[in-house]
Amino acid sequence: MLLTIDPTSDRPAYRQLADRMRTAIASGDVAPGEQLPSERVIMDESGSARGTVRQAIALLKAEGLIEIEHGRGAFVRRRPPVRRVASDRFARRHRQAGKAAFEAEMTAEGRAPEVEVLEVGPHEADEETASRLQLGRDRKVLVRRRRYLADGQPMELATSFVPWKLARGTAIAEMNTGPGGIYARLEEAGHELDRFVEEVSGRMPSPEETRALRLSAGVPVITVVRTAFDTDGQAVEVCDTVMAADRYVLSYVLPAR
Amino acid sequence: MLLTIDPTSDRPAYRQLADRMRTAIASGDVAPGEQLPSERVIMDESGSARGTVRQAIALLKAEGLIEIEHGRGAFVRRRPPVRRVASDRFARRHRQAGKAAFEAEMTAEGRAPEVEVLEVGPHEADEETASRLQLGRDRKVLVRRRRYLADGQPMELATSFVPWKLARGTAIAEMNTGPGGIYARLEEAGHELDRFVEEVSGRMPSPEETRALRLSAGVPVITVVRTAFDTDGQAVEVCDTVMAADRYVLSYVLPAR
DNA sequence: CAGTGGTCTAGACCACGAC
DNA sequence: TCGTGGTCTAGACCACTGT
Repeated sequence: MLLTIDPTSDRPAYRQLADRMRTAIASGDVAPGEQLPSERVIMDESGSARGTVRQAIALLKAEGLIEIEHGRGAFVRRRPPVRRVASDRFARRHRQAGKAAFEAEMTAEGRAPEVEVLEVGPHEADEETASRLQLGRDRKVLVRRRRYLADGQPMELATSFVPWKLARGTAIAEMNTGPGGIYARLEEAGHELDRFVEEVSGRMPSPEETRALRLSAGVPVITVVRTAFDTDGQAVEVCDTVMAADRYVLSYVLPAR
Repeated sequence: MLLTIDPTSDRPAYRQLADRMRTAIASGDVAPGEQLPSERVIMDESGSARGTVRQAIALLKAEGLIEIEHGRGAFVRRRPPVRRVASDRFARRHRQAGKAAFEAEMTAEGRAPEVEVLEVGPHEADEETASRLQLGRDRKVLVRRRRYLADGQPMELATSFVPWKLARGTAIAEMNTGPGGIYARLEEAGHELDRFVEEVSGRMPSPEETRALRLSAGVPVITVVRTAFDTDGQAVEVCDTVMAADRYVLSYVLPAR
């Protein structure tokens, strides 16, 4: 890899270095999993100071192109296998077997699912959640926070909000919601589910999310806010999900009508 | 804002500084749009060198919490208004009026839509696109690249791929596809649309995308790959869309069946 | 142990924005 | 002109990895 810089150029040295390395990665000159030259080598070959070299490397890291391992070196990121999530995963027919969506799916793929229930208890809903649940003055909701893992790797964080009136006294307010999960319990209680609305967006993770999902630098998160409506048009649950963007593809089928 | 650091702590100084500032932002102590203390001020108050202070600031920038303006200062990012995109935006009833989805929607919101056609021409499809379009040996496709803007602000980049057999000789291969866009032309040619499949994911933008969408640092992109199928089950178009994650929320309605 | 990245200092000069 | 951030240098010492 040529790592010379042009001092007459307007482009800063660190950007020129990043450009060279980015091109080498894109062209496959440095393949996924391979190591980039060390900082000292780049210093010598380019004649720049270490700070300048580190600026270039930090840029590639922020772009999600490389991963850095302390004491080992910088490596071109391998794209991890993604989990393809179908939009019908909450359809009733998938619930009949008594398994929750995540467990059924992971088991089918031969991966070991794990659900950590982080918190279950009553809370006052924030403005936005209250609005989604069409709550009036009584903003009391049951909050369920959990973390889903597959083969020990964290996959997603989910927080559900159910109006306290609906959750009180049911298994929804227990640590273990029983076969089929929250949705099965809601339907047993007479709230036949009619449709879900999912709102998808993306952003950079907070430090807490980075830790909980074990995210690499330069990997954003996808957020999905799912609202479940019963056949009366009443919102019965809001579920806020945060997923590592490099581990997920969400798939939706839309009729052309 | 207190910007002292604890030298006995294991936590690096730059992280301690970032923590202080992040807390101040989260608590509203420094409100959106407000300016953070300048680097020199933070140096003095914390007793750190400038490089350390800049490391802390770079962290907040990568997290998307602040925007930096050369010669002015660092400011807490204001969340820009988002464009909410409904999943039925390509439904036939929205096409009847002869307007393409983006134009109709923006006009309805009182914003000035603009479409730049960047490229129209034949290409050899890459592996993935060929697979989506169920192409055999003949991988020739018509490629349409364009950029959509609202009130002069870039909103999304889109690249469409249509099998050359379907596009050849139609307005799809022209710069201007005519009223109703590609989908209207495909239906006129006897390919009645049945459904769309959208695959949503997220990642950090490339430098080109950062430029074309005028993205701030620390803002990821949402990618949507939409495949259109006709009533024969034939894939007739693949559209690859790249959107600024802080300017979009995608909304999907799913029946609970 | 040698080689890697992580943190930090104390300067320098340049480019941009507001007054 | 002054205060802001942007770039760069030339060191220093620490922490981690592998031999």
